[in-house]
Amino acid sequence: MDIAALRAEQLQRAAEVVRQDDFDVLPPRFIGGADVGFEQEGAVTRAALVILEYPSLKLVEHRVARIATTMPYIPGFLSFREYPALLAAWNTLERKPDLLFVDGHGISHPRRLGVASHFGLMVDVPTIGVAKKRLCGRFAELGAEPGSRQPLIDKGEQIGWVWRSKARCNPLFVATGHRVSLDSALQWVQNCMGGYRLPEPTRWADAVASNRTAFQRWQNAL
DNA sequence: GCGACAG
DNA sequence: ATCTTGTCGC
Repeated sequence: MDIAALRAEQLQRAAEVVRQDDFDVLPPRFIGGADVGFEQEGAVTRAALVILEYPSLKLVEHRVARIATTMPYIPGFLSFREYPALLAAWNTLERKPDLLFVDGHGISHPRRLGVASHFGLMVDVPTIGVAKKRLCGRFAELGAEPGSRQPLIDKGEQIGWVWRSKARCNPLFVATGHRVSLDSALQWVQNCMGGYRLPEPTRWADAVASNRTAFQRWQNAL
């Protein structure tokens, strides 16, 4: 792995990211959620993809793919570590989503190519990055009220929104992944909330990926 | 040189 | 990311 080469690739691909709304279907009929985790001390990469129907936000499909891990975690290069498993899961989907929420940053990245942007470009689907922590950029302190938001600024440009989705919870970092504007990205995330800190697509992907109790209960209820 | 650093 | 129960607080 050659970090300098990967950095050059990021700069080249970042120039291809579409930062404006460019949907094939409006409003989206199916919204996806993507999450990646690791097993066996990092040797195995596990990607989960879920599809929810909009606006009911009902889970209609879920897939999990496991592959051998190819790269270590290096801040700023997360997408190269996660996309192989995401692609594997993506190829098993019966229906492709009209819009996809990816766990991680979009253009709110040092070179404007977080995993949401990188993967969105690879499969040419509108994506939104929903991250739980800041990677780069600065923002003014948020109000305590849910709904409070501030632009995330880096090198003089807005690269995302910092948004408090719920009271007494740390804010979310929402940004354009690909083919979705910054304002629309935040709007769609707001449209997919179900009373928790994370939007439903992301939350379900998390649940499926970690096989948590809520998901098991849902599956057994069939 | 010193800190920061998605998952 | 992952290892992991109960517990404090709204």
